[in-house]
Amino acid sequence: MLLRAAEVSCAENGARLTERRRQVLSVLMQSSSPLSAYEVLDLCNLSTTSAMPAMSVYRILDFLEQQLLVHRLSTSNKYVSCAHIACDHKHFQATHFLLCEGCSSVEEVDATQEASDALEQMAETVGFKLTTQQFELSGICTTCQNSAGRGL
Amino acid sequence: MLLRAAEVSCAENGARLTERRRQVLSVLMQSSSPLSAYEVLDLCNLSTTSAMPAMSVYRILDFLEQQLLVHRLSTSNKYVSCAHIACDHKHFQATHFLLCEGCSSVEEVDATQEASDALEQMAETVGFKLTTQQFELSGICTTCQNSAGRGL
DNA sequence: CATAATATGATATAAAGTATCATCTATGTT
DNA sequence: AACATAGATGATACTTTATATCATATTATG
Repeated sequence: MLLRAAEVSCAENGARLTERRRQVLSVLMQSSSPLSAYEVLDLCNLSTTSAMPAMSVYRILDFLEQQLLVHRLSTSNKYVSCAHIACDHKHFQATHFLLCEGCSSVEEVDATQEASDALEQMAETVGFKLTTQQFELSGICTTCQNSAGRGL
Repeated sequence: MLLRAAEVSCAENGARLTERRRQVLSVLMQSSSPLSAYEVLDLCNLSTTSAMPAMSVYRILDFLEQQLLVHRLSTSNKYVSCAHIACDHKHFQATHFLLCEGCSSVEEVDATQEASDALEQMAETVGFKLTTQQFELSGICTTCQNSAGRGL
């Protein structure tokens, strides 16, 4: 189970995946599209008796982000669960996100060497040294391309 | 003068660069770093007797963005004036922004063909068709690289 | 000048995010 | 088991960011 893998992953960093954190992560994993902090909050509070304060959600999202279990999309201020919780994928290089304009789904992909090089090169022409890269690219996913073609 | 060029540019689109719009644009052009909407508001209201409401600033920023006189940085929710108001530069391809972590300055650059191709290629491997690209890349600008080296 | 279209003012409110301090809980120590 | 301590959460208040809505003013055009 994914949550179990996340727990192990936390433990390796000397961190704990508490009940609340599990709850937040679970909500994000069940969503097919990115959620705002307050959307996460509302979903959490549906399934619980004791309401969680907004502050906690932000804290927990920060935590999960540090643990690389969750990624924050800075263009929309929303959050998605990492696509690689289960597998032993490492975030070596930059991670990019492909945002579908049709269905709001997100695809997480590793940066290719070519893309990283090209961008670094681009920055270098004006003397800039890049420190981080994470892009959010808008487009249309396969599914939506197909359904659009058939008038759906 | 830059404002004059902006005025012409608006006129070409059948739009008007009114006094208020000029004021907002002027504030942004004078700033060495991106400003939030409310920062723009405060600066505008320093130099005027009649206070402008927040709503107007947002409306005007939207307008200026449509006219490509101003760009919005989605990672920080801030605004910068376009680097190409004076020249007859066209925004053919994607525009990227290099954000200096040292001095908060912003460098606006055109996407290189290599970078665009590499990213498009990357998206294509998972069946994604890109529609737009605009990146905000963090790094260190030339000036800050030099001053850091000398312990400043 | 009348009038329609644009632009701005004014007010209220929603949504997003942070600061701060109190309380609770897991964990290790004696 | 009792205790101390660090880490996590609760509670409250507040700041920042953004939008909705309706009234008023300004400009272009017949």
